[in-house]
Amino acid sequence: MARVPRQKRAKETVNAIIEAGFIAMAEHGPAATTTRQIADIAGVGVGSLYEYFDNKEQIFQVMSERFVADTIALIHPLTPTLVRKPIKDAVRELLQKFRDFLQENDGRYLKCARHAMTLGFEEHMEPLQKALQELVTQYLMHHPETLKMRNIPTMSYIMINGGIFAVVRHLSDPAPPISFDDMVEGLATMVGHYTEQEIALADRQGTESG
Amino acid sequence: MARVPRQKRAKETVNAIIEAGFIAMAEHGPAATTTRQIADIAGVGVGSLYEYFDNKEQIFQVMSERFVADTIALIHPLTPTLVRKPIKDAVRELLQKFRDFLQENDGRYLKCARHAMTLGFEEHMEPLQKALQELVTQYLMHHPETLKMRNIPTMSYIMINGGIFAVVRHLSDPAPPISFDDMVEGLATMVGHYTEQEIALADRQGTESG
DNA sequence: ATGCTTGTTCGGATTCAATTCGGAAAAATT
DNA sequence: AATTTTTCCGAATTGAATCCGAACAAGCAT
Repeated sequence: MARVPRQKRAKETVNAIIEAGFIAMAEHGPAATTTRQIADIAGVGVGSLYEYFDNKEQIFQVMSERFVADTIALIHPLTPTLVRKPIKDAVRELLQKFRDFLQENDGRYLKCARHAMTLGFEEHMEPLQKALQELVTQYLMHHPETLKMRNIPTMSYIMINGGIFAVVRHLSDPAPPISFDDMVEGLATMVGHYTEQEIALADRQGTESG
Repeated sequence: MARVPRQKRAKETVNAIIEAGFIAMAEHGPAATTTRQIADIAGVGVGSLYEYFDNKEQIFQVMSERFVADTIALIHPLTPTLVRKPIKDAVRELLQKFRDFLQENDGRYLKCARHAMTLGFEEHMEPLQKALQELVTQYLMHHPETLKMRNIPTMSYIMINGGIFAVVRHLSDPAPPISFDDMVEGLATMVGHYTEQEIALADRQGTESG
């Protein structure tokens, strides 16, 4: 940000710009969104954009940050409930909430997520990854039998990324070959089976040699 | 394409432009690639780009198409070998070949894949999806016991998309928390466990009620 | 070979969006 | 109410994408 808004009026301007960014992006897509559109929707002059943002890209960046923060705010309060459920149910519920969240407000966050995936996956999404990692950790601690699994870091990497992507990908697909609910069910089943089988495997090995 | 190249010279120009597109994109990334760069690398005037392409985006589009076609050309000859292997081995081998392929030529295809994911997932990637779907079908036919699984379409959708994304995502990550090989192993294990468990489940149910 | 037609190339001119800048208006401070 | 700080703006600048018409090359008939 080129300059920090000090007065209330200026803070409102910054907010209006970000809000306008979401609206313009939801309407035209990230590539076709112009500074003039954003300024018009925000009800400010184009020049004002550059008072608080170095460039257009930075507006998108801040939008992504807000999106990620909101996503974390979605997940965080769910944690205590989720960690007490069977894993299939937890996966299902999390993905469904995530879908609802992405579709709020004209799907603004969905478009945002798609954009966030192109440039700087890493920087933007990293806090979200961390939050989900934390959720997984909490879950594992509430279900001690799951700690027998091999490759927990690897599998949580795969499941976290796979889950995010599957949802975003599916919601962006204009003609998906399967329904969203089927996909969620499939992911939940997959995770469920995996953990069951790993636990069974660990038990067998424990009996054999330990 | 605005016009079709008729003479050999013109076909060479078109080819040089596409090739230059890959080079420029690998060097600067998609967003920072300019028409002048492409023209300079190709050794043609900027104007020439517009003889055969409506706009810059279409150059990227043709590049994506070539990428997808090349990916399919990679997968196709592997099919007879893969369908005869255990599922874990097949997944592992496919993903490793895919990685090698994406990293050829300075990672040009990797950048291309990332870009293809932003705009029009669908149109560009659709033939690839089809080809992978075909591979899965072939595989299933060579392993009749797998046909007992429920939700085959759903699971192949998840696995295909998950596999593509996991590889692209991981290779794009500057500091991945897990190694590529670990991830491949994890995906292979996950798919393996899932099929085993589903088959076992089907057998059990068959015994009970059939 | 020569003239004619069609295909190709080119780079300056044009268009359009992103960004800059300098001064006017509003708020805060004295 | 004068002064200083903050905010807002939109015309001007910049640079990349795209267009266009003249110059050049190839194909082809005579």
